[in-house]
Amino acid sequence: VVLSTEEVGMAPRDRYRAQVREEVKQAALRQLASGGPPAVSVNAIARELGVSGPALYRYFANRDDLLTELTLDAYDDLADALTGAGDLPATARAYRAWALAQPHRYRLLFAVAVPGFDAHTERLVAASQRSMDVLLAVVPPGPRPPPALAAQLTAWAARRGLDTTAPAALAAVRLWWRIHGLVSLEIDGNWASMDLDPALLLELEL
Amino acid sequence: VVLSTEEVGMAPRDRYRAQVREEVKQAALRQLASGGPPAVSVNAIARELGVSGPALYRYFANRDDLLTELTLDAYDDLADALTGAGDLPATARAYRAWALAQPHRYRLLFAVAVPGFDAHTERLVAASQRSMDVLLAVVPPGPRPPPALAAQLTAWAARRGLDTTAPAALAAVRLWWRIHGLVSLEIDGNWASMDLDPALLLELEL
DNA sequence: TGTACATCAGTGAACGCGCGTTCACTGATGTAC
DNA sequence: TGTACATCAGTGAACGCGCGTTCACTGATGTAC
Repeated sequence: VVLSTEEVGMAPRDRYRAQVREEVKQAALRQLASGGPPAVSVNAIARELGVSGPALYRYFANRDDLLTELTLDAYDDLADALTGAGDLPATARAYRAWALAQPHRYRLLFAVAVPGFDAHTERLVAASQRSMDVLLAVVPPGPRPPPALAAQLTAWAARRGLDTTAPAALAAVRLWWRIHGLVSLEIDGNWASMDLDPALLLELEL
Repeated sequence: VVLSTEEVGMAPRDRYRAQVREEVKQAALRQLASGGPPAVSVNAIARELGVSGPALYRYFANRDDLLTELTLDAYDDLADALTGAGDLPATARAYRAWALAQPHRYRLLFAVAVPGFDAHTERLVAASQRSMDVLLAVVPPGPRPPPALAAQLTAWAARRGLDTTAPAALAAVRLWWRIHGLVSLEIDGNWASMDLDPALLLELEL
């Protein structure tokens, strides 16, 4: 049995809980991959784990709570994938690679496919920050934005405790939406149906 | 009673069919707007129209068929909204305006939220062409792409019977993904949670 | 070390609900002579 | 213009299925003395 670092200091019962929670999440991710968010079903997960449906309510308050956890994990994982890529092109490629490797998780972060699920609670917005920080770190400042926008950008940076200039913040944000445009269209098969190679398009954008 | 131009020459029964189909689609769109594609339900639509569920099978082969119709209509409607905007900035603004006014339809076109629904059948890909044509018409050619990409771009244009240069095709495609990135993030509330004004971002991109 | 007790994981039954789709059928609308 | 017939819209019952969540309960695991 291999214990993760967090598990070492835990009482046996807490350790068990952590492991079961992990297994539930893994099963949920498999379902997410196979049929999108609507396919993530408490009962189906329980079935997959060989357990009765209500048992899962010991580990997650309800279905939304589980989806929230999956989202938080995905933000963390994306930030990990971006961290340490090095320069801007490598970071951009890492972003695309992460999204392509797990499109269902990417969609969970950046597309509302779950009606009634608020993807922008304080907790979730905070979790998304880390990835933005990586972009900010690798991007060279661009042109100076007009005053109205500059004010919003610096306010945004200040709120997060970063002292970034408006041109740098703008460059990061712009890089983000450009890559997102490219990647999200790729994930949904739009380049494939046009027979264009998205990798070439990305290199061109960089 | 006001008849649409297509309805004038129709036999009464055909006319009735066309009208009911239209009412079904309208109800479906309302549900799409309220809860996304999963909320579009044959039974719920029938209920809304004051009719029994199976009745709708006279008008649509099944649920997927109905969703396909909604998608085709949306492509048409988007192309209409772009046509005649004039220059590039106006077209870009029209694109954003359309997406903001009916985000549920925009998502239907550019995000796979429906598991098991193939958004890239020949019919649907063909329907998406018109919007692309408008972009091609208003965009000035950009830099010349590398040979591999240029070949794909000209092949793509040729397949659609357009004689466009690779630089022009690239410029159109790039414009598309940049606006899509901006707009799709806006629709899903990402700029709002950062307190940035997407209208300013778009003007800056143009 | 042994015993009494508290905590907690998991069960099975139940609630109330919704879904897409088929089928045999009724009744109205249109068509042909 | 009237009659016989074909077409088609819509019904209601049924099939088989799934869902999230609650509740009272059993049995095992851990804790305190």
